[in-house]
Amino acid sequence: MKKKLSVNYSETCKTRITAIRDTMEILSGKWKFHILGTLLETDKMRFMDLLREVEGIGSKMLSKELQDMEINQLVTRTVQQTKPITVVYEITEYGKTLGPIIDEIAKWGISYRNALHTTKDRKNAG
Amino acid sequence: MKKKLSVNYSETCKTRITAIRDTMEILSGKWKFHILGTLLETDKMRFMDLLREVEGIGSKMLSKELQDMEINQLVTRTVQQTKPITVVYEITEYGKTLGPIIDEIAKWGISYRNALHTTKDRKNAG
DNA sequence: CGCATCAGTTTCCTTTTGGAAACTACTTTC
DNA sequence: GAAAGTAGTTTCCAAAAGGAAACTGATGCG
Repeated sequence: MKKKLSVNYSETCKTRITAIRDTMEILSGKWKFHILGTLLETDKMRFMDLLREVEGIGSKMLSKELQDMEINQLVTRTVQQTKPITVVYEITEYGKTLGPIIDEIAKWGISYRNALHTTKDRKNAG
Repeated sequence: MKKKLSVNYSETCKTRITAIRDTMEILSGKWKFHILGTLLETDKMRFMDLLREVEGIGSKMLSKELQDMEINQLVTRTVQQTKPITVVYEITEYGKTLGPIIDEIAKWGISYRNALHTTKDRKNAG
């Protein structure tokens, strides 16, 4: 008569799973990490500059991702009454708390590339 | 004559973007973080136990995600010649280097929940 | 007037992702 | 010999994600 550990082994673990799900939902999609990474280094940036900086993104996606992040208070959107109207996006203090995650991810990715170069037996990556 | 910062502002930044892309490609999909999170706490686990532990996953997805991660050497697959054949999945030493990322993500998710509870004005999350 | 820029939005389409359920194949237990 | 457990695979389908290109609408430049 085995009870099959079935029920999720601990409350701590459930909390952890939920936490991971929350974070990843907020950072979902192909572009949020890149936009945030850019905004973390520049602080302020206009729409068109982001469009040029974030390689490969289109205006539809950029617009959508920025809206998502504005809702989640990771960035702010400010309209500036300049000659041709400009809009400035800025990372919030709250958004900056994602810094350590992005740093860890970047760090890992770099060591991954290095591993690829030294031990030639790992999977190819683009 | 403004040169439009256009070209990605620094090599460091390009490296960073590439690094983020690499990591996120390896950890892509709905389930890898959860499987890894589980494996990081238990070390070894059989297929059927993972199927029960990772809430909501189906055998197709579990199988596929494990294969991806085996290719990328994050987990190992070991067939055990027990009465009904069992297969044990184990996180590799290399896979364990993802620990800090997953920890940061979990940490952020937890503080996000806390922020939701205290300041009631943030977006609802499932 | 015609063209360009800024900041998007809309439409239409393809690709990717993921889930449910059925099925394979082998072994053990009742 | 039927049922149940092991570890998957296959098929079929729906939903989500994402891209290209056209369009809006305001303003400014020559």
